[in-house]
Amino acid sequence: MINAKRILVTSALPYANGPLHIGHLAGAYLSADIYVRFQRMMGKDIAFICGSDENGAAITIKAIKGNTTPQKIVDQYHEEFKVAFKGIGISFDYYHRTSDPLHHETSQEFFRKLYADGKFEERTTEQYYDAKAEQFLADRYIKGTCPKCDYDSAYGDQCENCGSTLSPTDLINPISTLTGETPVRKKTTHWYLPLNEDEEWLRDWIENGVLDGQQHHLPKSWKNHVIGQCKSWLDGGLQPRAMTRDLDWGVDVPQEIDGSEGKKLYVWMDAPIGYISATKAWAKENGKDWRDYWQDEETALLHFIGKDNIVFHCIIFPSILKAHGDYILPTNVPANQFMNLEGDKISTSRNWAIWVNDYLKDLPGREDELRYFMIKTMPEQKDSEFTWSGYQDAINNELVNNLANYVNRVVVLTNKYYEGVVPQFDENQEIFGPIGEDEFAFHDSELLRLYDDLNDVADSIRAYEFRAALTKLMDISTKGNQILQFNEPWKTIKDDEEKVKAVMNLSLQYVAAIACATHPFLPTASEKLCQLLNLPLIAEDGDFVTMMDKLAMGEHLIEAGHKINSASHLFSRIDDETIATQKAKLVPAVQEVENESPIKENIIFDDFVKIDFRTAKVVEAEKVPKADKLLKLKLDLGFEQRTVVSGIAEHYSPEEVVGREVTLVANLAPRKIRGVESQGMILMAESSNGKLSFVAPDKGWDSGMIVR
RNA sequence: GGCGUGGUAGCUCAGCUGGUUAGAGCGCAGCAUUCAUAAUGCUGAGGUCGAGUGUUCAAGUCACUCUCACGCUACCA
Repeated sequence: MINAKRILVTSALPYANGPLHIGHLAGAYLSADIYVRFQRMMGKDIAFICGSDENGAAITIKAIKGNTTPQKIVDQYHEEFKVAFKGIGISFDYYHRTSDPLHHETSQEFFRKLYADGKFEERTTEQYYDAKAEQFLADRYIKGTCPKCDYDSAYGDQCENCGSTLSPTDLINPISTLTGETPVRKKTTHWYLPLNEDEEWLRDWIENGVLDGQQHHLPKSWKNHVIGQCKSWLDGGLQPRAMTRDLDWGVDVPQEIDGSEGKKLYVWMDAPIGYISATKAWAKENGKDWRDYWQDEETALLHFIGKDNIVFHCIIFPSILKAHGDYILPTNVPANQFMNLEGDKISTSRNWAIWVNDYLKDLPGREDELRYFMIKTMPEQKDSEFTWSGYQDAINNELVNNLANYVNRVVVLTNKYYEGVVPQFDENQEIFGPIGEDEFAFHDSELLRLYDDLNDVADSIRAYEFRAALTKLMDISTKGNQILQFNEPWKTIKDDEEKVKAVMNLSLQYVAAIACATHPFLPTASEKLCQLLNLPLIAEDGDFVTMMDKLAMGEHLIEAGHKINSASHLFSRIDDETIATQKAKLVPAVQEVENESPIKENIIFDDFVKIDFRTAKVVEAEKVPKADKLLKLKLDLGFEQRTVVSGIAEHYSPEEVVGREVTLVANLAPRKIRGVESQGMILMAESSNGKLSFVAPDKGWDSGMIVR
C-alpha cells in the first residue's frame, strides 16, 4: 500500500503509572509526529491517534501503595501526559484514554464479536477463590498438604518436599497465603485466542508481505530488527493466549457471557483497541467515519512503537484484528530501539531519566532544541545515547552556528541592502552555486537543485529515516551558507549590484524553503521563520506540495517586492552552566527508601522458630550450565557440607564467592533446580534496582552457628 | 542456555542486492573571510570496518566459529 488513500498513525499508548521521559519520545512519539506533520503538508488524509493506557494490575498496586485510588492515579498521569505532549509539540489529532466509557464499549464490542464467531477457545478450570480477598488465587498463593508425601506446606504448583508437580486442587486443606482463609473452589472461565492457528498466514504476511494471497506491503520497507523479532517468535511456535484475566481494574468482560463475573479483558484485548476507540472519538468530533480508517483496504495503518512492543503489534494485535475479520492490518510498524542516557539505561524507578515536563519547565522555549537532538540521535537501527554535552554541541554548532546564523545573515543583508524588500533581479545573471567558483550557475538552475534536495528530505521521511532526513535538511542550510560565501555579496555590492540582487533573491528562496521544510521537525522554529519572512504560517494543509509545485514550475517561494521583517535570532546558545545544572539533576539511584513491597502479614513466634538459619562458608562454586543466573555452591556448615543452587550468577562470579560467609536457611525442603538438588537457600538482600548483597556474619565466624 | 538486533575514524553515526584509493557531522590542525549569534567557507590528519577461518577474480558487505553490548525468553525456594 504505497499510495494509500488515507493514513492512520498510532503511537504506543503510554502507561499511566509514571511520568513521560525522553525515552518515550525517542521510541514512539517524535518519529510519528514528524511523519504525520509531513504527510499533512503533503496534503494527505491522515489521522494521528493516541491515548493513555489506564488499565491493569500495576495501577491497582500503585494505588494501594500510595494509599489512593486507581482513578486518581490515572487522572493525574493523563493530565501530565497531555501537558508533556503539547509542550513538546506532538500533534495528535486525538488523545484519548482507556478509562473512557467509549473505550469500554468498543473493546467489549470487539470481544463480543470474536466470542459470537467462535474465535475463542474457552477453557474452564476450577480454581481456588479467596472470598475474603474477593479474588481468584494464583497457584503460588495457595498452600496445603501434599497428597503424596503429606508435607504440610506444599505450594499450589509444586511440593517442595517430594518435588511432585501439583495442581492446586490436589492439595489437602488448602489455605490462601493472602488472608489465611480457606479458599473455596470456584469455576473460572477464560477465553483464549488460538494464535498457534495463525502461524501460517502471519509468516506469509511478515516475511513476504502477502496477506490473503495479495501483496499487502513490501517486506523490505520494514526494519530488520522488527522482522527478525517476529520471525524469532514464529519459529518458536505460538501458543494460545488468554484474552481475559481475573483482575479488578479494567474493562469488564461483557456481562451476558457466561462466567464473565469478575473478569476483565486482558491487556491484549484492551490497550491496542484503545487505538480504535480513540479513532472513534476523533471521528465523532470531526465529522468523519472511523470505519474509513480501520476497515478500508485503501487505508495505510502505521504503528509507531518502541522495540519492547514489537511482538504485541506485529503478531498478537494483527491476529486479533484478523479474527474479527473487518479490520485492516498495519502496513508498517516502524519500531525504534532504546535511547540510553549518559551511559546508562533510562529507568523510571532509579530516577535516571530526563522527564519531559521537567525539561519544559527548566528550559522554557527550547522544545525544538530537544526535538532536534532527539531526532539527530533517534535509535532507529540500534540503541542510541543522549548526553547533555552532545545536546549542547548539537544545538550550538548546528542549530545556532549553521542554521540560525545562516537565516540571520540573509535577513540582515536583505534589510541592509534593500530595506527588507526581496530584490528584483535579472534571470541571466551568472552567480556561484554551492559547488563554488569552478561552476557557474543561475538563479533558476539553483532552484532546481533546491527542489532535488527537498525531494531527498521528503524521501527519507517517507522511508521512516528521520535522522537522515534531518541531516539532509541541515545540508540545505550549509549549501545556503556556501552560496553566500562564494558570492561574497558584502564585497560584490561595491562593484556588481546586479549579481548581489540575484544572490540575495536566491538566498531568500532558500530561507523560505527552510521555513517550510523544518516544520515537521522543528515546528516552533518554522513558525518563527515564517514570521521573520512575513509569510503565512505553515497550515499543515498541503504546504509542502505547494512549495514543490512552485519550484518545479520555476516560480518563486517568496516574490520580489515582498517585504520581510527585521532580524531576530532563531536559536540562542546553551551555556555550560545550564548544562552543568541539568547534569547535576541526574542523581544515580539515590533511591528514597520507599517500601516497594509492603511488609508481609504478621507471623507468630512459633512460625519464626521453625526456620533454621545457619552460618556457612562457600567452599566451591561453579556456574550451572544452560542457566544465566544460577550458581551451584558447596557450603561448609562445619559439621556437614551441602549443595545449594542460588540465583546470583549475574552479580557474583564463582571465584568471588568462594570463601564468602553466608547465611543459610538450612531446613528448607530440598528442590531440584536445573537438574541439581538444592539443599537450602542463601539469604540475599535485594535492592530495588535488583542488586544483590550477601547477608552474612562478621568475618571470621565459625560455620554452622545458629542465627536468630 | 535458546532466539533476535547491533559492534565501522577520538565522539555520534551512514554504508542498498559483494566490485575502483571505506563515508558524513562534531572534535582536532592549517588556510581564507567578516554580512552574521567569534558565526561561515576551503584543505588536511585520523580507521588492520569486534576477533578468527572460509567461499569468491573480488568481502565492511556472504557462510561458519568465537567475543562484547542491548532486547525477548528459560532458570533465580
